[in-house]
Amino acid sequence: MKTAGGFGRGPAGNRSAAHGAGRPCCRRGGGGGLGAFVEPAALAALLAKPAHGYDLRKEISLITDGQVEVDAGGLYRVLRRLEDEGFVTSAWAEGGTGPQRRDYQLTAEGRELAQDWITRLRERERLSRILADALSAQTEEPDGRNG
Amino acid sequence: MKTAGGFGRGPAGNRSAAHGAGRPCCRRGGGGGLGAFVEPAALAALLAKPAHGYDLRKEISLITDGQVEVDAGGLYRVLRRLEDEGFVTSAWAEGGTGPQRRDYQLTAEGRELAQDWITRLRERERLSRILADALSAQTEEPDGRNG
DNA sequence: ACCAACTATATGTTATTAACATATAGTTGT
DNA sequence: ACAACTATATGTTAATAACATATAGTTGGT
Repeated sequence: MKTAGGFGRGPAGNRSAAHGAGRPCCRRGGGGGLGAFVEPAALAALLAKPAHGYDLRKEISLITDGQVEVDAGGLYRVLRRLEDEGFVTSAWAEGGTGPQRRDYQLTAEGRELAQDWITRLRERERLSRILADALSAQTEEPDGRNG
Repeated sequence: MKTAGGFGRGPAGNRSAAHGAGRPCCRRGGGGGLGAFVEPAALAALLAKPAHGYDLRKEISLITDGQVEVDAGGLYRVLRRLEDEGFVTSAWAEGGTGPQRRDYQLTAEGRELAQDWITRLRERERLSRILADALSAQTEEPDGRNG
């Protein structure tokens, strides 16, 4: 997910060493940061309309007003896994021009999984608020000004 | 984090195979689920008051009204890493009875990191809401009933 | 005196997930 | 002819939680 602003770690600097290429190193993310997003985003896009992978990525950006951008590689990986698990079906599209497309759509189980994700996301929202509030409460200054 | 309710995956069942022990297998979580929680929770507890590890775990439960329970092993690991990175200092406590205690407290940089986490958690809260709303919008039934 | 429960710290391991990187290949527009 | 877009896909690194297990010192109940 490409959200605004990084989350560098100081003061000891980023823990990952620079790559051998000698350029400023990038850093792998891991879902631990903001939590899993690609799967629910994919489900939301598929609920809107069945589509091929590349289009789904654009649909995700559309239905979240540009707030969520998913990694193409990760999206295809998630779609494959969802199909393996029975939440999605896909087939190569006939005709058309350009590179071969694979059309995806949700199964009934996929719609149920989407419901599960609503619950999970509301829970994540709630716990994020609880923790942010706990942190904020401890950093209030005596005169009420916040840091 | 031990939150209410699991998040099993169907219909193909859990992907992890049962352990060789032949008992119902547990499953490792990974931060991808709800996102990182142990570090901000530890920082919130330390902002409330410097304390030893075991007490911090209880403080976390206290300041989140029992909503957040962190794994003890993970908490000690995070405390050590935060110390390695300069956000926390610790020292063995003198005197007292029972097992040896290690007292932790935040550094100035640790307080800054706590500020960073407020920002990050608000962002997570916001994005969780956006995604949950996107999913909910697609599952509304024509007569307005929600699934 | 014995033992369960609590206190207290710590490492090993498995699993989930995102991000960065790179690859191949077919159109389209300049 | 070539850059940019379209479209799919795998390799790899890194972040993080959860489960498991270990060691060791009190305390309280029987």
